[in-house]
Amino acid sequence: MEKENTYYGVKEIARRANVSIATVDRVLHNRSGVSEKTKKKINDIIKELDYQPNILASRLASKKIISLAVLIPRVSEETDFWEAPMKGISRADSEIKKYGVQVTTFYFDLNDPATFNEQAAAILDGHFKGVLLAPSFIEESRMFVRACREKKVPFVFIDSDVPDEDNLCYIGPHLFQSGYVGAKLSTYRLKEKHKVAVVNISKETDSYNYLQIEEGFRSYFKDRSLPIEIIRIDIKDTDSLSVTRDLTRALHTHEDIEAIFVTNSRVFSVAAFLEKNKRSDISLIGYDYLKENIAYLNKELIDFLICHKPEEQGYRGLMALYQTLVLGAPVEKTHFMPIDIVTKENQAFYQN
Amino acid sequence: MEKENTYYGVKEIARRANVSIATVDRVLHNRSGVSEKTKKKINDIIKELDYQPNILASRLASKKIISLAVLIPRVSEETDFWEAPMKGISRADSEIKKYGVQVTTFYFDLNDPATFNEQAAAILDGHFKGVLLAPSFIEESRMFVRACREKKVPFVFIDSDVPDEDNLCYIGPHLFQSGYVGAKLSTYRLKEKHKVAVVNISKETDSYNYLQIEEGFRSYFKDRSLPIEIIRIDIKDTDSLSVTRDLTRALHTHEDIEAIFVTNSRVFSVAAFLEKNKRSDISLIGYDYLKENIAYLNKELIDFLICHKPEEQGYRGLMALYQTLVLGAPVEKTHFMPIDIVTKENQAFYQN
DNA sequence: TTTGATTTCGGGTACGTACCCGTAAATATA
DNA sequence: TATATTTACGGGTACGTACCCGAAATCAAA
Repeated sequence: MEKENTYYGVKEIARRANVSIATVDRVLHNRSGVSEKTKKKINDIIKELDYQPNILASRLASKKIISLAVLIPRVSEETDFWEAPMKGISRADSEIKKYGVQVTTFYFDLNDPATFNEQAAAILDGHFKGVLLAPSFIEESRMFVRACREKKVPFVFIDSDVPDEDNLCYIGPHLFQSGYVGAKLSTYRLKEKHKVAVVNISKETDSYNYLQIEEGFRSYFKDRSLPIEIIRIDIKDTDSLSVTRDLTRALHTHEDIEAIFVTNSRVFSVAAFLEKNKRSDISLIGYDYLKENIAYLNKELIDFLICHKPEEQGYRGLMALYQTLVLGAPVEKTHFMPIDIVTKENQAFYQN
Repeated sequence: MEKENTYYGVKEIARRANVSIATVDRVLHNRSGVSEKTKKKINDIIKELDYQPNILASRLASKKIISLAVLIPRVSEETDFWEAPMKGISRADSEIKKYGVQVTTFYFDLNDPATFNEQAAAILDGHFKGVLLAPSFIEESRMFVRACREKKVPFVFIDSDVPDEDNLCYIGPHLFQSGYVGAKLSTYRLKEKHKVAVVNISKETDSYNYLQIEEGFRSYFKDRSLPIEIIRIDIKDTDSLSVTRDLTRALHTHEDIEAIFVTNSRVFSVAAFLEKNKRSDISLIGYDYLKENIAYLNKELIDFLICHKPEEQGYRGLMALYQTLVLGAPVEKTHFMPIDIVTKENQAFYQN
């Protein structure tokens, strides 16, 4: 059994155009040194044959390496969420390494915007051909990507978006809709239909992301005209003691809260609080497939987790850069991740 | 920027062993014509250098093609579920085609086991190097894969499993757990906690698959000691009229059914029935991301759909064969798909 | 028209592996 | 020992593309 020979390569194009392979190659990579006339002739034949370069041969013959930079939060004791995107990034890396792509990862501290700026500066110095980043700090990210744009370095956002910057693409959740789903799940065990709480545990409680999620959350109740009071609880300090203190105060003020929706992965700290205070009557919904969260899911202190395939985000983010820079193929500007619902029952089979 | 030269290829092996590249190649493919002594020497060097063949160069140089067969149900008017796996299969196909893999697909009729046997026979005649199949008919599938095993042709099951056959791998749902999740979702709108129905619409109502799902379903209530009566409704004829007739009878006998769990993708026909009879008070849960099902999900006649990533099943199934036959890499024997929960709110972002 | 500069192009080798073909060495046979 | 066979191995080309280098063709200036 032999390969079918319906494949037309540069050789056939060269033959038909009465030129050498080298000239065809020049046109394909639009390098200089080809007259307009022959360029047109060759381009016509390329179109006619619908020429698809053999990427195997191409990468094999090429000696160039393409270096990409990744800028994401460091995994801390507080949350190991970013392990998952990192895993996806590594997977993509090992897949495309053989095609001459080299990935360098830079980490910043989620509690310190200055570290973001440091690492961003390092990337700008590093002559990278593309950047993948988590724009956790909005303003800092804006500054950085503007510098990238000036250098004509394409960049990809994952996990959260920064609107109106000219990014290559965004890969992450549809935040509004995600909050909407969170609201639906919050009603699962609602009885008296009294009060639900939106808890925001983060230094940046007013970021675009959280506002989007909360808006989606509120819209669900508005759309259904459900007479439910929504209590907003902001917890700026992310350590366990602060969380306990703030929650105690909030639950004291609002005794009849029946459900709590945590807008990020730190839902486990709320679960810990509920466990300590024996408040399994309160329904708890949060984000992300973390070990701690899953543990509380299994203890039935957390009812639902919403996940957005963080590993896939990392994988696809890197692949998007690979596609544009190596394959020269177009990528979609926005790629929304699925809004996955994880419960105690299906968690064992979840693919992060 | 140049590629790092830490890579050792056949050339380096040949140099170190004082032989030619051709001899190294003979050892690598354990072809004949090499003395034991030099074979050992070369093998030692291969191990020492941890030689990884450059798959790009390998496939480029090789003229061999590897042909694979796919055996799945034809898309019928009754259900277009198999469109999704087919899509995944096509995607895998176009990805690996350039590596010299050729895929031929054979379709059978879900209502006629004889067509399965016909197509299976055709595959056995076709000298394929590997087979991907949906074992919809258990006994027929057993016969077929035994013939494959005799011919040393590896085979992969998708969507449902056939226990105790020596398959290369199974890619599909954990059926028991899937039923378990279905049970949980069935309680979402339960009020009086009376009766729930398990509806099985299929020619093969006693197949291994459905039994597994139902067992999972029942286990959920048993595990929680919920005093709920489970009504089993079997509908052997899959046309709309039969479904209407059987459901009418069943709902007449059991007036207080509050939730219906359909064990496969034909849940839309139940939804149609409920819509016609204005029974939106009955909670409905079923399977699969079909256009019709999504329509009823949006009309809120279906509450939840459980999905098992059919497209990915097709993709991964073919890739598993590719991995073993082309790359010679091992694959996991069982790959359970996630048990995805699709609602009206998150359906727009679901990845089938 | 000649010279020189510039543009336009082709030959040829390399990437790492597969595999054909021919031949030297080893072994068997006369 | 000479010859026939077999075994063991090397040379070399091909896969489809990238890209260097040099040369022919074209153009500009004198």
